[in-house]
Amino acid sequence: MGKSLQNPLDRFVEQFGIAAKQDGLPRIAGRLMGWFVVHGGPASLSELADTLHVSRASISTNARLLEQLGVLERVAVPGERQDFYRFAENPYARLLESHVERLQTRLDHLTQLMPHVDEAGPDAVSRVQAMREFYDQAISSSESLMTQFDDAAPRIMRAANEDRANLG
Amino acid sequence: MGKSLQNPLDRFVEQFGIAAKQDGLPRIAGRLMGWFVVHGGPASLSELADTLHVSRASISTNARLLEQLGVLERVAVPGERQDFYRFAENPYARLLESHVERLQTRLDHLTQLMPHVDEAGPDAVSRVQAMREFYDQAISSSESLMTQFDDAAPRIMRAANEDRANLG
DNA sequence: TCAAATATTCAGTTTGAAATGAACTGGGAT
DNA sequence: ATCCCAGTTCATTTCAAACTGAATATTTGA
Repeated sequence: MGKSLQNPLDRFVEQFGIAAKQDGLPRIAGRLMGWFVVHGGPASLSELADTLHVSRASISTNARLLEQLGVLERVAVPGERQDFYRFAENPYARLLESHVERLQTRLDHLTQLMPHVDEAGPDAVSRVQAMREFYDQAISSSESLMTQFDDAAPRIMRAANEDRANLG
Repeated sequence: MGKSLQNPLDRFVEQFGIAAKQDGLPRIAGRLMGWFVVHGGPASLSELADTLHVSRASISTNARLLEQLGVLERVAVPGERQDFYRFAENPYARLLESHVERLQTRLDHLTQLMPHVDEAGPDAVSRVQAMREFYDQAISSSESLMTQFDDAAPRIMRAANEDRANLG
């Protein structure tokens, strides 16, 4: 059978699920994230399990994962015992931070390799060095992007952002 | 038993294998890439299958994948019938291109969603718009980084690069 | 303190991708 | 033309991660 791909909102949620897998997140985490981008929340675990048709266990696990990543936040709803989650106000700086951490790990691996790579000849040294430079630049670039989405300093970047092309 | 984690070079190759999985590539593709970063090549398929202890089929498939991504190049070795691969001179621009394509796909999903998201309320519209802006900036940022590693225009960027901090 | 409601953990199952071996294809050399 | 060698493709197996249901823990309210 397969769920209705008709509804554009649902389709988007599924697309996000697929996309999530591509960068190493569980599919359900992606679907959750997609759902919250559209619907915002707050929503309870049971509610989410219901609408996304997955077990409450999976929702619990993946919601906490997204909370960890800064995408979701737990909020209290007055008079309710359940936990509620909602889309974080500005998850983007956090997301970039995770990304930078991954890049940094790779750079570390390359750096640890450096003292031993001369065994493999002088070309090896320059190949590794070139790759280190690539990761270094990639990290700088992402960090710079991070500041643009950092709540702590939004006013400073505002002017610079306004110079860039507006989206439709 | 598990292979020798003792040798720093081999360890690095394995680390690269793990890292590859994190961004959606097969482990063997990562190990191949790691091996070529260190050893450069050219190396034949059988040679690679031997040293990495995997089937020739896997090597074939994954080497072609990496060729597709611009990480490896096929080269002819005079007097040899086998195919040889070597690490591409400058794979970085290509790698970024693939990355940008992935980001662009997500941006497209968000754009397709736009005309329908008002069903979910005004907050939904601004959430989606905010995310679109994030992806748009991320793409711009990666594209700009790309030009720094693009063979076609290395001289133009050289001066700008020299302003940035040098690596140890 | 107990009972009810909810969240988390965990062992087991399912699933899908990755890896393999074997069959197939193609391209030279003899 | 045929044999050989290397690469690719494909059906099958393997394996790791995701997901689930049930058990456990935790929290809240009486």
